[in-house]
Amino acid sequence: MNITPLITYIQNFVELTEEEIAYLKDNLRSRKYLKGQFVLQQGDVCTSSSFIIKGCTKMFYVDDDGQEHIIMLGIEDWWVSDIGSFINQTPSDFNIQCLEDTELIQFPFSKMEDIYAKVPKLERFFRKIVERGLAATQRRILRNFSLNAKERYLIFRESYPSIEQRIPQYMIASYLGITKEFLSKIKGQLAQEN
Amino acid sequence: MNITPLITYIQNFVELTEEEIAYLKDNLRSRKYLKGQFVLQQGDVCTSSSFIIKGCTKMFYVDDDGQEHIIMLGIEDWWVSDIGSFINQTPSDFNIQCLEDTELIQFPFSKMEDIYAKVPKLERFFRKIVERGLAATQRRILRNFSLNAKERYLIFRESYPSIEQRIPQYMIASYLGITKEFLSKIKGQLAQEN
DNA sequence: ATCATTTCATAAACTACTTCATTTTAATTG
DNA sequence: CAATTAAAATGAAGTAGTTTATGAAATGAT
Repeated sequence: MNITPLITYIQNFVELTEEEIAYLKDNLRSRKYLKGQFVLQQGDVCTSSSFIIKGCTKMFYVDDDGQEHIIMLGIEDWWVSDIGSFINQTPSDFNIQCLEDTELIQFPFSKMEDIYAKVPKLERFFRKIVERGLAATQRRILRNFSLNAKERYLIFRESYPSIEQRIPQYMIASYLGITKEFLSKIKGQLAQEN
Repeated sequence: MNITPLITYIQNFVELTEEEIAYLKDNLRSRKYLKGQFVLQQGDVCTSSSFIIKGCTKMFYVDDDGQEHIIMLGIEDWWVSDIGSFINQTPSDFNIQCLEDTELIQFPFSKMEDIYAKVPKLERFFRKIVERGLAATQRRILRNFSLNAKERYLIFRESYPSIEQRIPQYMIASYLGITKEFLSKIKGQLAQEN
């Protein structure tokens, strides 16, 4: 199990002792998924919070009309989970699916109490990353309200240049909250402008 | 200083000893604002995270066209702050303004390290409330993508019946991400339907 | 390579929502 | 309570984004 990227990531926020690192190695599990497989399915409880070692995921919601709405994308060094389902252990409204072969390190809900007891620093670590997540999510709401689709797309492109190469355009459209046809139109416009 | 509602709120998540409560009483400050006053202004750093003892606030962004976009509303027992600005101590893009005479209890950024050192449980407490905040914010993004304005308004009314009475309609429109005219039209439609 | 499937592009008709302009109603203030 | 201001309602015209449909290009499976 290659836990190094996770440890490196955690150490950006809190320092871990060798013992603590060993404890995590023993108590976390790595899991591999093939492209197309689901980490979480609508209706299931999100039983673990996962760190992406390698690969790419989308978290999405399927509405009553069968339309897919991408709430979050994830690549290496990001976290994926339906946090609402995870903290309350209630059925999730979301799906998390792998867009590439993907390797995750999972923090099972059932072990969180033990983990926090053994490595209290992680309480701080998770507080900090959730704070960041909340700030980013608020920025996203702001943008959805104050910017039009073209502006949102341009910001997306700047913010996540690496993602755009890795996933199909219709998913980016869904993430931006527009149709694939309209994104195509926007790209046409942008191409003409240059 | 009436800190009781805050203590009660915190005890929903973690238990505090008498000492810890006393420590918080000594180290937090209460602050009163009149209707219309600003808790935070665009461009300033958000130096404290606040719990609402009494009153009502709006957090909003003013875009380049001078248009106001309400990102969050707050009433008793809610938290207000620009968490992005708070955790990084960078200038905020948001304003927080009081819609009624308001009393807050403030956690100053400068004291957070001490507070966490003295009352480590609060690390867990803040982790938990930020987790909840993140889950709620994700739900909001989901709704903005998958529901139309009328549906969003109905959900808002159900979720926050008390808020609707307290603030003007044009602010609810802004919170929902639509114009006041369109909200007015929706209400007209709903009135006819019944 | 070849066939099938997925993805992307383009365009016309349509809809949810906005903008602007005006009137009515409600809330504040002197 | 009259006067002023702020908020809500209404309607007509405009726009950003959707829907539906069709063809081309890229990708993947055999």
